[in-house]
Amino acid sequence: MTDGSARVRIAPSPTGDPHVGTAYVALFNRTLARQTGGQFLLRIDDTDRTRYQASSEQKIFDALRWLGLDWDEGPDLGGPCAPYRQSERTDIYQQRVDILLNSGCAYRCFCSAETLAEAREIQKKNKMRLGYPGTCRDLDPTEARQRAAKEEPHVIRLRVPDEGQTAFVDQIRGEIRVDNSEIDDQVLIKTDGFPTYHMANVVDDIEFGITHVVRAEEWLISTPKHVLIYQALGQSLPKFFHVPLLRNADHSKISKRKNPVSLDWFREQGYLKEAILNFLALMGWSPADEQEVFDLDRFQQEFNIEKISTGAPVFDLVKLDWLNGMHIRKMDPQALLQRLDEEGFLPPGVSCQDAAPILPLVTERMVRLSEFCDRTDWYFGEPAAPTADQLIPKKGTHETSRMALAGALQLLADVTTFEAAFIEPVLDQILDQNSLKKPQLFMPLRWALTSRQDSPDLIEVIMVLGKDRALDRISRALEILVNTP
RNA sequence: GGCCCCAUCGUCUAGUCAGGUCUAGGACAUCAGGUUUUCAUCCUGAGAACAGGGGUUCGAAUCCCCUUGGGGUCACCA
Repeated sequence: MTDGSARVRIAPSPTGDPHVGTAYVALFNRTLARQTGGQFLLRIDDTDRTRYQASSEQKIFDALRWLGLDWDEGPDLGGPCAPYRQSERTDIYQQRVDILLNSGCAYRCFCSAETLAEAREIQKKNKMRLGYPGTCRDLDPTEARQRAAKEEPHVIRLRVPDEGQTAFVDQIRGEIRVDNSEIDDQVLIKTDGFPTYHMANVVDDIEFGITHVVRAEEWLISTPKHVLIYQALGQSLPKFFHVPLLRNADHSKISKRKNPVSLDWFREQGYLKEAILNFLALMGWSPADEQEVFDLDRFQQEFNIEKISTGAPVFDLVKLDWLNGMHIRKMDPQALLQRLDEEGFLPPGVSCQDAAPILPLVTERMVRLSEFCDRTDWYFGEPAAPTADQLIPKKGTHETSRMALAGALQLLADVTTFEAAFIEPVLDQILDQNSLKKPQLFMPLRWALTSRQDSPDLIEVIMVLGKDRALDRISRALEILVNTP
């Protein structure tokens, strides 16, 4: 499928929180590089100075590293093609655009943004084709150069042929062919001297020796523009792969209005990086053996980028929740403990060692790591006392609960070894002596010990709490019950 | 609106390229059971889809055309 090693890249813009779409595309790019023994580069696309956010870059680095999607060359690592920040490469773009200017493939345009906006309004009103009217297309190059020399504000545009077609092969979708008349004379260099995405992207991909361009489908239709730039620069084309765009539930392009899209959010919610990667991998791809829970290694072994589906996947968190639970349960307890600690989900002041005894009781109940504190608050702290109502189960009465708690208090006091083998018979004995049904004993006890309805296995709760704490809570509950008629 | 892309259960998908093995498979979710002291885990089962219409063919989810629907894009944003 892919001859030789793939040199690939992602080029996120530092304009906000690290986006889940960036991780999605990074996953495929990096995997392709790893599969072929190539390199995965990170380039920062910071040519839009108006939307630039200084803090964003580091957040992108952190989020991708957190996911394990590390890169081989980038702004922070350096590399043979440095610099990797587009704002630091303006002279390189200028050199290339000079070539285009000299060959006549590009020209200077002095129209102001306002003028063009007005023109567009008129086009809209008259239902004409929207686009650059070509005002400066045939300006005398010498005159244009002189005006530019006098620092008259201008942009540089690509001269797109009026006729003919531009075609390229998308490795996922096949040949894409567009009439040149549909393609506007693209701005290559903006008035502020910074390149547009189209220009910077193509020049950098050439300079970096990118062999496979793997990016989201939203770029599919602008690829002919890029092809035209490659051609004008006399360069051969990389292979293009346009992967499907993640969607909101209403099938529109994923957006933060309708979906959580910040990788930071997923991290704060207690999603495992393994689950996120697994989930993202499942968007457009599925393993041959239908075993949907897998790790990055197995994904790398089996993934074939050409097999990505062409449909548009809806980003549905419900399945991610399931995957997260599966990955939590798959983890080694020690590793899970450490992860809980690293991600800041242990209660304040609680160490891995402190949490070790309680962890096995809650792993099968956790969907997100963030639930750990809530599910174990009865163990690490003193929970609010249960009410009498809570101590009386549906199938019980005030009297059955009283007998249950009193029995437990009395018989458990005699148990010297707090282990399952000793506790279980005691519970049976309480049942027998008072002719209680199981729920009539277990539910009051559960509320007494944990102050919640959905606790782990009761015997394990009793063991982990220890004799003193268990008896204290039972007697506290009994008191509440007795004092409430 | 022009252009481009896409179209299998509610959702993610297998099957489409090389038409028959598809009375369309799996997973999530839902529902119903089972295990069970609650919750959860786990197990079993059920319902649930080839957008529509024309072709081509002995035979179409698979190939072709049209329609419909959805999306993307038409910026000195990426």
